[in-house]
Amino acid sequence: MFDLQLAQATKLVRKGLKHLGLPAPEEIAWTSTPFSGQWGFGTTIGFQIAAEEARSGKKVQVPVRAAEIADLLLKEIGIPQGFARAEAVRGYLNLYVQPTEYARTVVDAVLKQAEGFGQGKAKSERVMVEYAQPNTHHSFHIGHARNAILGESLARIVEFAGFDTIRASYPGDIGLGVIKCLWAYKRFHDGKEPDGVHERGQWLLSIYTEANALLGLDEEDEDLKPTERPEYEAEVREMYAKWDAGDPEVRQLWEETRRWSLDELDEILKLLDIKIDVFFFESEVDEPAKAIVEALIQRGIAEDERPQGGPVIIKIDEKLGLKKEKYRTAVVLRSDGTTLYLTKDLALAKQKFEQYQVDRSVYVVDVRQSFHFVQAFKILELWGFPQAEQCFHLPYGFVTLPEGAMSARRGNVVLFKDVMDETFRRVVQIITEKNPDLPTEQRNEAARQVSMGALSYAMLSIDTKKDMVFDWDRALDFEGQAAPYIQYAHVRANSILQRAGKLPKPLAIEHELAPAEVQLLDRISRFPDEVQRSAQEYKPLLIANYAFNLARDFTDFYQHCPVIKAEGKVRDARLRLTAASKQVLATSLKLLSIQAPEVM
RNA sequence: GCCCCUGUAGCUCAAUGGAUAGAGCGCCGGACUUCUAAUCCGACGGUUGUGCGUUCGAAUCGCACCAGGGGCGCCA
Repeated sequence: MFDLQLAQATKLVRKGLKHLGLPAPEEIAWTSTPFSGQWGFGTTIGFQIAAEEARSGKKVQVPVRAAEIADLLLKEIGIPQGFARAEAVRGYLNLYVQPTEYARTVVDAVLKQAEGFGQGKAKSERVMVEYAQPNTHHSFHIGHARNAILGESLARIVEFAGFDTIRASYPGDIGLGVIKCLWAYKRFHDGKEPDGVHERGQWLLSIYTEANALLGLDEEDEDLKPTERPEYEAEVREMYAKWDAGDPEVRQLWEETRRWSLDELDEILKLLDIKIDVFFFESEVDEPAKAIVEALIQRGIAEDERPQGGPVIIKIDEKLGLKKEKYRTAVVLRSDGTTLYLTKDLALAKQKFEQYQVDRSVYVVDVRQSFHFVQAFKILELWGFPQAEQCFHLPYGFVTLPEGAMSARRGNVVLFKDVMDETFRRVVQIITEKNPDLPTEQRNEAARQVSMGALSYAMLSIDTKKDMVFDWDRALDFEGQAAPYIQYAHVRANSILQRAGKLPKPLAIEHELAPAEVQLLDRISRFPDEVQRSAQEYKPLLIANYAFNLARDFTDFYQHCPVIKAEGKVRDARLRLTAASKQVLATSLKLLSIQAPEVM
């Protein structure tokens, strides 16, 4: 928010340095001063210049010389326009704004722009975020939820930051797992169908688990092998072949059960307030993927070993002229001519670049697939797509249970729907205790917002790289650094505004601001920059942290500064500051895909 | 064997190469006649895995090592 003032200050500093006969560094950066309750910006150019002098042979002690330079510079430039105070401290040059003046600037800007405050200027680049890619014939568990929540938040952030944004989902609707499920259905449960969207989806998961139990979980697991297993396996293979050949009966069964899963996904996405723009299905990129293999062979990128009974491969290291193994060799087509995950992702990437004109392509996918994407992006580069450089895999750590990894195949998963329902029950209970007068309808609405928010925040407030242990007790802990704290701050702000009635018109702020007010204003003013940083680094965590800090600053203000009980212009100014805080709390929550309740 | 990620307070986690490494939880002690206590105030708690380096300045960058996790030609 202070770009203009800082740019002018930078100009002045350059002029001052020239006048002093000191070399100016290429970039002069300003960062917020770390002293709470003070509203200012500092630069470290004193250190940079002193260090440069030391390097060029002058005998100087850098910290001493840096302090000297800062002092000289301060005397030379005085107080730049737009600032109220300047100081040189141990080599730092700090500029402080006049709080009352900028308090008005910030508050008026927020209230004028409303939900648009913090929004970045439209950028020319288009970014596609791919997330919410669960397999069909499973059900949606908390691991999928981490993915979906992370992806949605990221999409909201990049969109708000100014990128043209497309939300894409890529469900895995075919593969051996799917066929196993179809087989078990056909063999043991033919014609059955439970009522209810979630019931059907979850039932498929149980059949999938059953199929894996009957077929053995993996090759080494001989103990689990039932006597009928060879026969079962043959049936599964046969079914896959039939699907491949387009057998009407198998296809019909596939279509129907696939629909059950997709209906459930649809339902979950609605609950998560996610609207996907483009659905890519794995079954639909199979054919284009085969064509791509031919193109890669033609271009001399891929090598066809099929004549020798092998697959089609790409020796990536060799193509790049690397001696040490790094990208290794990728298989892009099985020896039997069928495609692989990698092949399909290459086809999909091409489609994203060409059909959707995507400049930046972000993949929100589990960390264990990192190497897959390293290879895929490298192949796209070899293939000649300049967009390959702007492909980004946003990996997220695994969600495990306290007792170990979840496994859909083994059936020990925690379903997201169950977590949601339980969280909702708990929140209803808490609201009933804390706010017994709230009418049932409002209570349920608030409970919905708070319970979903708590889950989302838990997913977003940890660095994506880190694994998460899903613990019921912790997931249901709504105190401290959690969404309900932020939502509560929003509710408090709303309550004040409701009691006060009409919002006062813009006015000059004349009272001496309390440290809590300065801190809160400073925080609010940083929101636009924080949005940009979060978008550029693809890090929703930054907004999660910001929202909590803002809530804390507001709570501190609420604690120390009476609003309604204040008088005259102080009251009016604080009411406007309260309204601005409420707005930015709501916007930052929205970027996290969390709703801001009016009451709770 | 090679590659990637992680290691920060008892626990869960933050921290633009920058000023005194911060929160939450837990524990201990306090605050509701007040704009709602889902809150607040205070206390306790650190050799940022180890070592060496780069830098005026390192949790942050480099190298080596230790510990944990993940991955490495026809799974996704």
